Amino acid sequence: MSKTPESDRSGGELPLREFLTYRLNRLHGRLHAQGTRYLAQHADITVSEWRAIAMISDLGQTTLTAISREGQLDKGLLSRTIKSLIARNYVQARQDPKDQRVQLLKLTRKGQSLFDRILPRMQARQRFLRSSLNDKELETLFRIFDKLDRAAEETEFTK
Amino acid sequence: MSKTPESDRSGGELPLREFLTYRLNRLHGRLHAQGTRYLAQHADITVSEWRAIAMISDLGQTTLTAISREGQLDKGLLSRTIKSLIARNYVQARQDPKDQRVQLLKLTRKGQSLFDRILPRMQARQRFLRSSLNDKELETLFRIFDKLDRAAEETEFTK
DNA sequence: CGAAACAAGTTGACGTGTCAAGCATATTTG
DNA sequence: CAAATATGCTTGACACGTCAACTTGTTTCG
Repeated sequence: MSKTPESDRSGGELPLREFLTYRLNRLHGRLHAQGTRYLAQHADITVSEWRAIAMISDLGQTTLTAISREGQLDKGLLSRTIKSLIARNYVQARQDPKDQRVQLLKLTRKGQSLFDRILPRMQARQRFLRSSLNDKELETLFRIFDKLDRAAEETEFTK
Repeated sequence: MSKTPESDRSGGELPLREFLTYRLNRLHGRLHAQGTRYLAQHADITVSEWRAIAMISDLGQTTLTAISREGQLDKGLLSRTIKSLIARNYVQARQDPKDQRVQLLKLTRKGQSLFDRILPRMQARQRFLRSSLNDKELETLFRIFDKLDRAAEETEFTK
């Protein structure tokens, strides 16, 4: 059993292996698992908690809906994630006096300090990942992300 | 130096957005959601069921462990997935007489016919996704997959 | 004003995925 | 040959993720 995707056969060897989505899936899985381990070891948070913290740190005082919009994160997941962050005192919430539906969110001192401590490590990880690619590949990769993001939104193939 | 595009354009940009993993995550999410809808509409199966069916079709009579190895799919997930496929008569299992631990798996006629019907559609979807990229980008993308797959296995950042 | 439309968050159902522990059955080896 | 070890598969625990229904509060507008 060859492991190379170029095991070309006119009839078609494992079609799955040549699928973009399959490779993407696999890579995503590995990187996500790596990130999960990394965060679990350096801080007691999950990947989605890290993302929420990073967004709140960036946005300053904000709301769940704003985080969802800016970070393209699901509101349902975010709701549960933030509830957990509030319970552990990383995030503080107070009602918006102008709109009773809205919770104004910001990092607590503890949350900010966690962010400050973890951000450099996460940036180092990003540099590590980027360092396996050359400049041209990196540039191409982000262009590909944009193009595929657009293709992923096409509805043509979902109806 | 110049290879790390920390181009703080417009100042105070969300660090998250420039993260490879963040973009990868988002793209994966969109494509996965698209695939899920697509399969739900054209067949009554999930993405991981589709992958299992494709692997079995390709390998012919096979075993869970072989599918896991060849397709780099988790054995736990696969075990549940295949159980469901057996229950719905897409896959047939029988004990290996030589080794009582082993289940020999193959597609039923129903499973094969589902695969034959769905494969061209999935290939069309792949062509659609690929068509948004040019040849050079496609080639670069697969090279990037290989490189990042390797980087994702580095343990340096998990300890 | 008040009904309808809309917006913020929450919740439930489901599927995907990783990891590790557990069983039962081989296989190896002291 | 019995004990240790390895293998095939299953199961449980947990996290991540999407989607849609729902609750509550706000806005729009006839």
